[in-house]
Amino acid sequence: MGHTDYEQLLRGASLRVTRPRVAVLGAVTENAHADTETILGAVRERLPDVSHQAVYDSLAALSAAGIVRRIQPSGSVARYETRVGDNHHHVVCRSCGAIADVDCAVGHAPCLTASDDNGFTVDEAEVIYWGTCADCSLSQG
Amino acid sequence: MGHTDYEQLLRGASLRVTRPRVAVLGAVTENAHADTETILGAVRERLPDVSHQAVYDSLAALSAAGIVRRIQPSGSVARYETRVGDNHHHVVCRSCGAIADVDCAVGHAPCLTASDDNGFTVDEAEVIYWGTCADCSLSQG
DNA sequence: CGGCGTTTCTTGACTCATTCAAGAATTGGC
DNA sequence: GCCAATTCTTGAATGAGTCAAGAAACGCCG
Repeated sequence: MGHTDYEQLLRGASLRVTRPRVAVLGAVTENAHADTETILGAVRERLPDVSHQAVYDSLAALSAAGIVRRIQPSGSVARYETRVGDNHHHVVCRSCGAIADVDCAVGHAPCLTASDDNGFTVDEAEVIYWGTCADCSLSQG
Repeated sequence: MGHTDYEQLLRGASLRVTRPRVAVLGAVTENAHADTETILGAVRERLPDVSHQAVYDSLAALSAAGIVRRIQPSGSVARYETRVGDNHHHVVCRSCGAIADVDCAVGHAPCLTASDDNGFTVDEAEVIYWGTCADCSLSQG
């Protein structure tokens, strides 16, 4: 993806096209599941003087627009990804915090319907699989 | 549940029975989905001088032993519950943060098996349903 | 192209849940 | 009851994230 693609994504969401936002969008695309600090570092390779606040603001704007998804497993800081709208989920390593994508477990998004919604209007189901990644399994026996 | 029940729960998990732990276990039982500060408040009704650190330590010990479950939806502080081992999930209100229990969506824990585990050894699937609670739906039209 | 209102960015201070550390008290086995 | 190990108290520190005020950038409109 080039700059123009990111620009169009932003314009399509009625967001102003600013250099920090384009850079943040690029950084999230190239660093799936990265935390804010990693994204800040990646953004500063292109725009050395962006403030951390601009990155926080951009991530918030992009998340609100649905262009990026924010995930935050227990015990982790916020992480971001650009793969949105396909109902995929995540496996998280309890040991090192590594995250990988998994497609919906049982085919046709069955988890989207709660059996009893307690009066809530549910619009999304988020599934987090907890376990141990291959590396940690090896190093721990 | 009385003190002796909590004591037996603790002993059964090979945990020392201390007054803070018994009080924390009682507070979590009586305040499902409460955050740490609420639990601290509830504990201090019985033990006015417990330190916040004792509550943090107790919650960590109880969580590690599997007696309480820690949950932390994005954007929320840590919350705790004693309903464990029955594979239930949660609905979270995007507006006010309210949490309610939901039983597993499709009967026999289908969400527990990821379609592709990326080399991870998965031991638990956590489902969070996001939406709007009844109160917030009303007040927002 | 140039002005203008609005949005966004910079700078820097601040919040607050959670963790860390050192020493005192408690627990439970003997 | 005594002792070693664990847990609690006290108080400071950490760090992701937020708040606020003024400067800069965006993009609409003429």
